[in-house]
Amino acid sequence: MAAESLSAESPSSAPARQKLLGAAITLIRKNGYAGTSVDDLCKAAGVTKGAFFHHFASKDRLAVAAADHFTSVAAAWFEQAPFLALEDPADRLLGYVDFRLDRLTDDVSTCSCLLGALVQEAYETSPEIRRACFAGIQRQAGGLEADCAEALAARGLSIDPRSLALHTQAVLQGAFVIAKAAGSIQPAVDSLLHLKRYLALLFDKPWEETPQ
Amino acid sequence: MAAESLSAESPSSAPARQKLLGAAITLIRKNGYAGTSVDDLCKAAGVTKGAFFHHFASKDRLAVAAADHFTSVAAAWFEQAPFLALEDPADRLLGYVDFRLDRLTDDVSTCSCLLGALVQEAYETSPEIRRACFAGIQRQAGGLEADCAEALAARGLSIDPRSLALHTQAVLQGAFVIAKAAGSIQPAVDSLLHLKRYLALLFDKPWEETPQ
DNA sequence: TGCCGCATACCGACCGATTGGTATGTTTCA
DNA sequence: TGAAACATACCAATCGGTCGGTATGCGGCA
Repeated sequence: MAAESLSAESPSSAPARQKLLGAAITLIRKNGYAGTSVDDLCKAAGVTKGAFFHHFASKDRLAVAAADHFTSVAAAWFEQAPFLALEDPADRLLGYVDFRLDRLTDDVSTCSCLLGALVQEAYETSPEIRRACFAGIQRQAGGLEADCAEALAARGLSIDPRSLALHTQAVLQGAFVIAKAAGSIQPAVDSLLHLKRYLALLFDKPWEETPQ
Repeated sequence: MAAESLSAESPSSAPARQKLLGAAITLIRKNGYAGTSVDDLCKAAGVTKGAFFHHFASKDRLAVAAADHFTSVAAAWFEQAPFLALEDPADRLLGYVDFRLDRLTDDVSTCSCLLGALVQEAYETSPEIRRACFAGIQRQAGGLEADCAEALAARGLSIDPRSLALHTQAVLQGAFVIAKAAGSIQPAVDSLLHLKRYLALLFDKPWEETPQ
């Protein structure tokens, strides 16, 4: 079930379509969904309005396709992460947080997740967008669920592994919000370190207090 | 420094003004900032456009005033919470999470923080809104900072109390995002329980595994 | 080989609706 | 009686979306 096939749009991978998806990810993360007009997207993608509505029936459909695209790109990028090679499932979870920590850019305006930004705005108006965003978040969490289950079971903890996996995504999303509010990524970094410390405490892993 | 005086708007507390602030909090939480038009706000408040622009120079200024209003209302509501009477600062922190847990409604569309929803949309376009939102979040976190400092010091932990206080807000914000994405408050409840467990582990507090 | 038929890809002027905001009143009350 | 508190009509700009048209490429057929 490839993400591409989830889209109800034209199956082609015409250049204009790809450019629009890329532009959508960039602009919506930066300016929000309502704050990004179709004209803005076209200009950023170097494409005309005709091309836009040739490939996407509406702005909402573009959003759904962008969410799907984002999801599959993120999944592919995640699947080849080095920490997956670690033996202990708890180490893999800690490695995941480090992995996300590494990818936090200094640019606060880019410091957000497309899915989180989209869903907050589109929740009321478009159930399809909401579904696509949640699917993406769940897929990211799904990649951690098995490790959570294994690590929890090994320590006899009766915590729902799915909720723990989803919690990591919640902290990530919250960190992005706080970073935008603060105008700095530092609080986001700190929050991920708290998340890491939580996992370390939960799984009896040593915690070296590395400042910053 | 009352929140009211922070606003650069008319100092009056005319009924129309209060109604608009209330409507803004409700509608923006539900539909987002861009998704809430001035006409929508006027209709919800039972007020005309003339009244709107009599009290607020622009839609952005209304947003700033609404953020300030929300902040002071939340602060007042927080200051008389029962958990503040607890002796142990760590218990007060756990009590705060329970307090927030209690206030999670079943209505997902209302399940969000005005400040978090606003700042994501207005970050690029309005620095004033961003500042007002961060001020509110910081004020909420500020109410926990002393307890964090005390509880951490009592256990010899060299963790920045401010970052821990802000982390609680990050988890809250993230929980709201995930709840909206999932279309259910359950993940938000779960995330707050994870936060509570983190604090319990950190402060060596007993943790009773209460399902749901 | 050359032409036809047709689908895909794309263009850009244009449309009605809605937006935030204004200008000019009228009412209310100290 | 004068200022604050509203109301109403209106505006320019922008929004998502439409529509008639063009360019290009490919399979089939004489």
